[in-house]
Amino acid sequence: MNIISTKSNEDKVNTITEMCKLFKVSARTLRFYESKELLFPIRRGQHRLFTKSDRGRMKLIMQGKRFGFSLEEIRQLLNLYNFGDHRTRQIKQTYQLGLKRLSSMEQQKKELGLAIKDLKTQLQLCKDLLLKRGADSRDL
Amino acid sequence: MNIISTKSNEDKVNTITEMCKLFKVSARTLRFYESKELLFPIRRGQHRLFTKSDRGRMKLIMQGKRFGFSLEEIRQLLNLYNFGDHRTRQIKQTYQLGLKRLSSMEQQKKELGLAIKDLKTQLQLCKDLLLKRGADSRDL
DNA sequence: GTTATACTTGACGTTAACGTCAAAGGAATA
DNA sequence: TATTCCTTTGACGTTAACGTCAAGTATAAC
Repeated sequence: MNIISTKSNEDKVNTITEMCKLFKVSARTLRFYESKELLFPIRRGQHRLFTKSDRGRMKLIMQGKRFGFSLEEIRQLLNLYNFGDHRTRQIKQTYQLGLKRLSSMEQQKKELGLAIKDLKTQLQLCKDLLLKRGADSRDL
Repeated sequence: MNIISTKSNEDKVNTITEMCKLFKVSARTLRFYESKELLFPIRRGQHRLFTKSDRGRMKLIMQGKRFGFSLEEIRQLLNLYNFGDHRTRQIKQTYQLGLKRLSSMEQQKKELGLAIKDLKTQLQLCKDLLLKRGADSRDL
């Protein structure tokens, strides 16, 4: 416990294999993301060290992918989480992009709700048929 | 209005270009989907004719893609909407798959809700910074 | 009859998002 | 010192989901 590193998990850095386990991705993937400027690990000699910022970015990347966004779309939004570093003009742009992304995600959530409803209906029809055909209800 | 085709839009068939406009996709895409057994247009001579069933399937395909499912994942579920045609054993399988898909979609909806919440927070922080830097609030 | 139009089947090209493999460098351990 | 281990940089391979282009057919329009 020294004076400088009270914020231990703030300053913590991870090797590439640690990151792999943390996010269940391959090392190739992490290097690929760096080459695409989605991550910016620092270097100790040859090796990469991933900082808290990289961990935050990775979380957002995985999230974005889950919702069907491309890496390029994700990259553009990542700046929203580092805006302190940038010029006002660029922050404005990122902010605008964020608003669009937000509305797109809200739209997607609506549609998802409808699709879920449809699917439920269809599953019920399917279940009815199976029961009428004499299926054991404990199987379903 | 003849006796047979009272269900005019039930029996309606579409040419490939009509389908293209209907779903805003290319003809190549429709043929590709047929080759992957997601669509089953009938043939008048050489030409394809897309039926109501194909239109229903296309709706589901577009929906599935929107939510990030692969064409193969989508294909497997499409049978849920034609179950009359199949053997009980296969319907059961499709039904089970449908249940899994449902829970996956519900999970996705949850996560989407959280992500939306995060994004809103971040946008607010971003907005605050911009205002503090003297941005005109009418721009945002 | 020929020209235009819509459609067909191949076949090869493209992009995103990685996977895989080879060769090499440094640190640690035996 | 030798060997092992982690990591690095290239470079080429792969898969999904189409795009693009060429060559041919069939029906409709003039």
